[in-house]
Amino acid sequence: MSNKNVERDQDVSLKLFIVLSRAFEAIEKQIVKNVKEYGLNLTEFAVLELLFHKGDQPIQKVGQKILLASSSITYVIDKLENKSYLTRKACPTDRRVIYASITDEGKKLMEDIFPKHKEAMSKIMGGLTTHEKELVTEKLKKLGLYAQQL
Amino acid sequence: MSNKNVERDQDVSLKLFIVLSRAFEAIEKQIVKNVKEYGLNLTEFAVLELLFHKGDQPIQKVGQKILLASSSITYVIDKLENKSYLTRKACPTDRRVIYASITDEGKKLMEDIFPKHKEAMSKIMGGLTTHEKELVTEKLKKLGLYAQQL
DNA sequence: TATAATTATTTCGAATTCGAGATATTATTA
DNA sequence: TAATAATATCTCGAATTCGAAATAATTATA
Repeated sequence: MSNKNVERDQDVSLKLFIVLSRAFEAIEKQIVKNVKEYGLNLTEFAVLELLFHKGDQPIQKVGQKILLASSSITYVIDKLENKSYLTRKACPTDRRVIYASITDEGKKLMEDIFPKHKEAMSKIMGGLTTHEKELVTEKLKKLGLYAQQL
Repeated sequence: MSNKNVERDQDVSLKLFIVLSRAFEAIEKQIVKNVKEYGLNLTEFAVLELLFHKGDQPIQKVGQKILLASSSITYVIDKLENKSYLTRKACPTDRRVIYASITDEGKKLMEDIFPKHKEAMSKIMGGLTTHEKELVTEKLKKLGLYAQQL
């Protein structure tokens, strides 16, 4: 790449990061507002959604999928347990492992929230057409995977 | 839109949010790692960068541009002041206002960091071509502005 | 098999952010 | 002009996240 093109790519990259941050924060803020009405924060919602759709998970798996440090998961799981939306279940084959399991109450909540969440998501992302979203998703996947591998 | 298309757009939107989050977090993590080597976190870096490139700013303006609550800015400005990278300067015309002003030491730091930051940014975003970045930037801008307006 | 290394979860303290409210100042309006 | 509203900054306490280290259990190795 020529010097000029290197510089241009740097400027474009800086700008992309700003715009990416802003877009993410704007969307996140809307979603936070929505789930807050159900007394949940985004992390709690993500954990419940995972258990709701994927079934019981070892606590550590939850952390991996939600992208949270192990100490933070303990905290979130505690909170959801206090709210009676999940229970801890011992693993019969490996006594180190504890499963997080969504309760009936938790399921009921998600059956209520999730469809609304999907609708809200569509509205929040109304700035792009379905096709544009697919295009951006594909590019962002490349971008994210590359950055992750560094 | 048909029912089928509504559902498809919802699914695409959900997926886009996941991918957007992951990309943002992966990139952010790399940048955090870089600026950490200079003893800064991302917020502190953002504040210094703003003052470095745009000159003195009222504290409240800093918060607006960095997207931070007023109570949080006070905290960050305090930290940067303790590190001698900026000083507070009273506004002569409005005694409510306090300017944040980067020090010579702060400028020296940014003259060192910023070019490296630009290079790093290009590398971190190496998963896309310059042209793809521009395309994604344009779409994300639409996406973010729309979400912000809700 | 005993020892060492790995894995899962938790505890603890620190860092960062927020929202609500306090204070001081300036701008508006009745 | 006096009272009211708006603006800028800061203080405080709470929530969330992290990293390091503790504990317990399992797996690998010598």
